[in-house]
Amino acid sequence: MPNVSLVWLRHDLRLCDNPALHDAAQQGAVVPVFVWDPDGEAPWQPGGAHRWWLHKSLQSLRSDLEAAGSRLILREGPAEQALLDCAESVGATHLHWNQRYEPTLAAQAQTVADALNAAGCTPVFHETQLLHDPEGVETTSGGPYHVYTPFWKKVTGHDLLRTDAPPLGAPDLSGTVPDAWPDSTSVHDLRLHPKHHDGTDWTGGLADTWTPGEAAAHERLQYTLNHVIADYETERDRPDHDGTSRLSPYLHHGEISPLQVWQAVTDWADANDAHEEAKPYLQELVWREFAYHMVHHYPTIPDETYRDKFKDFAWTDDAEALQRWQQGQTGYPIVDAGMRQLRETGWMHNRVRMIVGSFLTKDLLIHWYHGERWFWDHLVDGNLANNAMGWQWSAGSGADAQPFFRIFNPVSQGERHDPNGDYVRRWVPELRDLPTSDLHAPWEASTRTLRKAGITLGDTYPKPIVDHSQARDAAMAAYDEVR
DNA sequence: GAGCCCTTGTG
DNA sequence: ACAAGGGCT
Repeated sequence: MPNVSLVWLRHDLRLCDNPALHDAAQQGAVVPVFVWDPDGEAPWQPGGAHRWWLHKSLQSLRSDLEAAGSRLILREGPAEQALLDCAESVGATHLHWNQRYEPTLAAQAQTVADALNAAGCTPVFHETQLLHDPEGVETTSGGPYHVYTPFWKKVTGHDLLRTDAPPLGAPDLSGTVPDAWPDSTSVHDLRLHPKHHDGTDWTGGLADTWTPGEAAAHERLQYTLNHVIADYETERDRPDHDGTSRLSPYLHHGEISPLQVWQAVTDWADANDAHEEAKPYLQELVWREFAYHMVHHYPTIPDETYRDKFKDFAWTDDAEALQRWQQGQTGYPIVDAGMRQLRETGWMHNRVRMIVGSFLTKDLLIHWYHGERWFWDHLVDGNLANNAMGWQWSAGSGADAQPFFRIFNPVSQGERHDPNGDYVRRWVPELRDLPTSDLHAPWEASTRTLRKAGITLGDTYPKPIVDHSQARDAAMAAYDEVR
């Protein structure tokens, strides 16, 4: 009977550069297991868009594993029970997994480790989620960083990134296989297919936009190298262009590792003598590192305001305004375009994320937590650390936040970053026939222009939910209170 | 303790 | 020009 190891797959749904899979394969037979255990991740159970992606990703991984002579065992939680049962049924001596830094997932893994240890199955964990260990990056005086730029300088200037060894290849899983496989449910029976809150199916837009899976991740990486990185510094601010990597959901589900991306981009920079061009993109990967660094050291960041001063901030409780923001009916075209892009595709351009974030927290004075929750449920790339950090940054309550007085103007942001109006016309088609000069502020268009474009404000498209100039003054006054 | 610096801006 | 204040070396 061969030595058998379980590999507990979580947000690492790939064969290549997967240390848990790789090490387990070197020790004998491997049983890859995925456990659907949303309650084990409470209070941050995976959102709807995440579930849709996961469904596709598991199908892809299962077929990749089968092509490699292995299988994917699917179970439902609690994770520790499912894994114990699998371990006993195949006589596994070890359980391998890749460590996670989300507080919820780290806690879940601790429960699993305790349960398996007690049953005589040795837990072994590996590092691959990040390019560095959050415990290993400290300021000169000791302690975690709270500001991005010194963090960037530290990790890139002191070889603190785990980038010296090349990514691992695909493991050989067909050499030794277990004598028998544990029972498995089907992807379908996990019932991951999401519905909108109002019961409608939203997955058509997701399917039109995305191809989950490891192979697709590498295709998109190749596209990024060929078409994105060189002009990333300026193009990343153009939501009307395909100027970003769109690798975030693949990274989130672990269909590609940050090391694979980092190595590919730096190799590209070497080959093209283009290190300056590559830097802004690499900095984004380190922002992801920084977000996990923060959530590791401050695990309440997803749930609680980071800066104490903001604990007493006078947020408004306006359910109707929140709903109009969620549905993309604020009357500010760039905001509505972003929120509709999110609802339909599970993704929003980062520039627009900042604009809608500023709008919710500054113009509407609604608590960032509502934005975080909505994004969590609708983003295919919604990872806990980035989402929490982004929202607290927008609100001004987070680490290294924008100054409170920096309140995005949704009109000038639209004009600057969507200068031809292509993005707004794509997502807010009822404004399609407005001239570009009026597109980002339809309420300022003449009656005649509106009529010619077939628009009746308040009927075919909302009037602005707030007057930005007044809202700005109100926000400044409210923020003055917590300064 | 001094001095430098700070993702993405606005009117 | 302006907008604070605090992180970091």
